[in-house]
Amino acid sequence: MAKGTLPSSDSLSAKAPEERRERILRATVDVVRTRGFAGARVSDIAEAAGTSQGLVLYHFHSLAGALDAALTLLEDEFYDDLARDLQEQVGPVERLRHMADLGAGLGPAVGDWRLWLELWVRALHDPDARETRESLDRRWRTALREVIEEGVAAGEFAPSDADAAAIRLASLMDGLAIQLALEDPDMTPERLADLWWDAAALELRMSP
Amino acid sequence: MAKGTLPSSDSLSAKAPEERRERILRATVDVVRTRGFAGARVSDIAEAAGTSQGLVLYHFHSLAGALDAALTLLEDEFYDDLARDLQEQVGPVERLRHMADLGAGLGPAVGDWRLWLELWVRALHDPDARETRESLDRRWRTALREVIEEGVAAGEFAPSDADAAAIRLASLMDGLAIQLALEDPDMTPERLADLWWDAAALELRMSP
DNA sequence: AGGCTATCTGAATGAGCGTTCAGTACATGC
DNA sequence: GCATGTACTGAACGCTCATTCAGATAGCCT
Repeated sequence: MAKGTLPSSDSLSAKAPEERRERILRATVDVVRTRGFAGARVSDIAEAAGTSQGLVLYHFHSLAGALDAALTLLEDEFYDDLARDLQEQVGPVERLRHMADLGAGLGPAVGDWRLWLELWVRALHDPDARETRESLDRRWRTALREVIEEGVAAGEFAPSDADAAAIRLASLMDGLAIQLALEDPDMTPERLADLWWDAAALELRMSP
Repeated sequence: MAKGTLPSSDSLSAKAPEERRERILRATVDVVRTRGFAGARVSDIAEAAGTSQGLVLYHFHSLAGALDAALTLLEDEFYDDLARDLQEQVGPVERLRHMADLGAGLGPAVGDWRLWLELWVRALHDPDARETRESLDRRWRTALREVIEEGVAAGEFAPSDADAAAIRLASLMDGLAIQLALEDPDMTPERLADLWWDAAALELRMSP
């Protein structure tokens, strides 16, 4: 029934295959988000993308291939989004504040913590995923580190140990986010942002 | 072939069934630890326990039943171990220090962070697991909270907000532990304990 | 027009795995 | 001794699901 709904005559059809591939990739991410890596089926992906199972396997070699590709897409987009998002902020304090909001999912959603949780567990058993998550983590931590250094240079922050502060603040974000992802009754995006912001003020000895 | 290796005559055989059940439960925990919840098979459990698949299903109704039972066992043991462990310490500072070591896996292993990660992801999709993890988290956080209050009463700690400090320190532990569980190259048990201890000193405004 | 290749589909295949089941062994109560 | 129930096993059974495959369709080169 999913047939040539349109005449198919002209230029459009040419770029269709790439579009299709992209759609499948997006669908894969969606499925992982809702069903998890372990629960993702080829049929789920095909249905979400509105294609046949065969096509999923045609473009990516296997289910694992599709999952890997989705992971890569996620990694790239995370990096781009983060970089662009932070670029828009003016000073170190604003950037830091923005990171609190990003982690809380208040700003433009850079990622979805449920997805990160899934990635972590997959990383427990799959070396590829392990590398991806390490890379993602490093990027986030580096971004944080840079903001801190910028703040120190500007005289806004005065951490006793910038390195340790960066690792702790990044880790704190992870830990708080777990509760958010798991819908712990006493955690909300706002509370997360506040808790993290206060910790940052403490760690970095901010003035206000 | 796994036969009556011993005469089987006397008193021993009477308590065998319960022993067997226990063995299967332990085996289940082990399998989850290595293969994860999603990767655990009835055959894995049976093999690890040295029994038939049939017996696993005989004692626990289904694979899910075995996993749930293992989860419950874990929860109970976690609580008992934690309570006993902390009881042995003398003052709030020692207790807090001990919690740092427990989290780092340096003290007597209260739990295994890989298992917690698995639990978190299972909690994303299974309400039972969600409740279990919430309960475990609450216990840990409450224990921390009590140590903090004890320290405040003793004049050792002076947090600006005890509640927030407890949540942050608990969350920080989770976040740091993720890196440990995932064998991030720049995280070791000692480093985790140090990082967390320093954060505690900062949050609680400890003297030394 | 007529092959050639890329894209796509739906059905078939077959492996893996949870669960069921018929049956064995052994202990206990009558 | 015989019946009954509990513990246990190994062999099916049947279902789910990734992967394969034999085409269908349509653009492209000659």
